[in-house]
Parts: sequence; structure tokens; C-alpha cells
Amino acid sequence: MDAPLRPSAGDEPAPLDFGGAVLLVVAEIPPGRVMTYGDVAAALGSRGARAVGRVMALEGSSLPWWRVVRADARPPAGHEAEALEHYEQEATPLRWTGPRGEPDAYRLDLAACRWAPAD
DNA sequence: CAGTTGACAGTCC
DNA sequence: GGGACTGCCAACT
Repeated sequence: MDAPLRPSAGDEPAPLDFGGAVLLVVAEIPPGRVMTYGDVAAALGSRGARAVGRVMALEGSSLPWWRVVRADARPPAGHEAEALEHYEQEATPLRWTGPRGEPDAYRLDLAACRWAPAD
């Protein structure tokens, strides 16, 4: 799947809805790697980073949602501790900025684990 | 059909 | 380095 979507084709609609496309991209993210919401949206040819997050909140329950992080190198809001368990399990490069007791005391090393569909 | 919401991003202070 | 404001896009009420 080199070109699952046509960002500016203007003549051929996507095979799936925006939500469906998001699910496909997120499902393609390999373990130990992460993508920002903006990157996922950009991969779809859209800029709705928030729209991507909304899809994850609804359908993400069946996907590796922890592989999709914010541009702040932070995991999804309200799921920092939950995502941390997966990061340690997949050996995702993290950067601790505080005590391990704090769930939001860590940030992802996007410089090392950032991934793209074409990579 | 218009307003509100939301697992966000980029820029300015 | 962190906090506040604005812009985006798609779905919900």
C-alpha cells in the first residue's frame, strides 16, 4: 500500500471514510515506533489532527492507540499510565523528565521513534 | 442547518 | 522550558 489515499486527486473518493483511513494508518505503525496525530492526518492528506484524535477515542479501542502520540511527545490525554505499559513492553524510546511515580513525567523520544508509512 | 465538541498543532509571550 | 491563543477538520446534538 504505497498510496492508500489520494490527498488531492479530486476525482476519486477514498475507499473508506476518514475514520476508516485513520484506522488503517494506525494499524500499520510497527511496534517500538509512534506517529503524531498531525502525521497521521498528513498521511491522509488532511490536517484534522483533532479529527484523528476523535476517531481514536471512538474506534481506537481496537487499535494500538498508544502508537499515536501528540506533537508534545506526550501520550493521549488521560491515558498516560495506560500507554506507558505498552511503551515499556515494546521498548519504545522514552525520555523521563521527572519521577517515575508521575504518569505524565515521561515523554517519547520522537527523534528516535517517530515513524512514517513510507519509512 | 448551525453550534458545540474533541486521545490536536503551531505560533507567540 | 512552559502557558495562552488561534486554526483545523470531522462527527455529534
